[in-house]
Amino acid sequence: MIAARGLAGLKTRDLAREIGCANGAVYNLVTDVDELVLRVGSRTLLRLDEALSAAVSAGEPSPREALVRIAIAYCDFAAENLQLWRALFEHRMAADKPLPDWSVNDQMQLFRHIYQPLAALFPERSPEELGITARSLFSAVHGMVTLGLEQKLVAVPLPALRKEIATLVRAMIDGLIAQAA
Amino acid sequence: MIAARGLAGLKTRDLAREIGCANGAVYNLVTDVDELVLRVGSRTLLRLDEALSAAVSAGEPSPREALVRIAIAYCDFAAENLQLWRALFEHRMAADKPLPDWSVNDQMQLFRHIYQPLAALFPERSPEELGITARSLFSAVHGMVTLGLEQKLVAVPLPALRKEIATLVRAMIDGLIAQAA
DNA sequence: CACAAACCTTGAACATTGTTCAATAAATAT
DNA sequence: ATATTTATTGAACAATGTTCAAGGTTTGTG
Repeated sequence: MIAARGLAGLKTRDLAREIGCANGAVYNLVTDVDELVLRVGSRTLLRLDEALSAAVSAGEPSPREALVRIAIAYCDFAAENLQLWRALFEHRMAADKPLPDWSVNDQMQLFRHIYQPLAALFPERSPEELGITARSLFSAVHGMVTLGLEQKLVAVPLPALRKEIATLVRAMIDGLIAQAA
Repeated sequence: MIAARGLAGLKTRDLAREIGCANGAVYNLVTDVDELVLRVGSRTLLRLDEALSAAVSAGEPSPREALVRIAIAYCDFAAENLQLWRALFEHRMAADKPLPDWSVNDQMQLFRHIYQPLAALFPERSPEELGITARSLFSAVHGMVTLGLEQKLVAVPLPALRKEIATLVRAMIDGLIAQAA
């Protein structure tokens, strides 16, 4: 239902009707809609993880091109799973209810893909530094995808967005290498 | 109320109590909560615009350093106006209700700040190309700020975030210049 | 099989919220 | 002073997440 109608289109009554039970029965499967959304998010993250892995599995891309491929794969995944991907970031827990551990853990796994090529490019950096750089790179690409797929402003055609992402990822890497030298 | 309790903490009844009227009277000032949020967003964008202008007004920074200053100013503004800034991006209209023109117009103004230094750095690029690059740069920085200020994952200390942003903005610019050469 | 304990399902009920609207009051024009 | 327009009120409505007592179903045990 999130995939079809977006996070805001997920209603417990509709959901109950669709799976054929009373609305109250939903709460036997899940304590909350919060939990429901996080469980869906968990699956989405798993599929995203696979998509990113697949992106670098063909051929032997250089670290630089591996990072470009990962970024493009992230963009493509978001475009192809727009509502599910958005749900990952749109969803907010109530301020007093923290994220469960398993959900936090899910999210951490993503940086792994970026970390490896980065480590190859910057062998002199410490794991902490690499972690920070990985998060920065991810965040930058995430921002481009987020605003690029947003219909709110101008609709960017997907091929143009992919090209822009590739350009900027290469620029970031080249710039970081130049700074390190 | 958005500033104090976040977008999700804005309730028409609380608002009516606070301004001293019946809950129905809110709809004499505004047709919707949507409109209310957009009007607040308009003010926020105006203040953000001022903050970005102020960032480059002191001294005569090079285009490269102007872009760094703008990015840092964006980060600082978001940190200091966290809830109001988040409301700009968290808010979604219903799918069938498009944004009013004045609101769309508001958002376009932001790229102006980035456009000027970029034009100085890349005089051979067309206005369209510059517009695209400006949006890419903005999106990348926006992503870093968004995920950096999110408490969801690891809390990043603000000084570290500022430093990371400066590093990556310089890297992006240097990388883009190297590509152009 | 008989019985009990655990579990599941149901649908009504509740609380919260955005929104509308008929009634009423206030302001303004004539 | 009176009529007309405008603003305000607070009750009512609809949508929605959540709870819960009542009743049904499954499962374990002698």
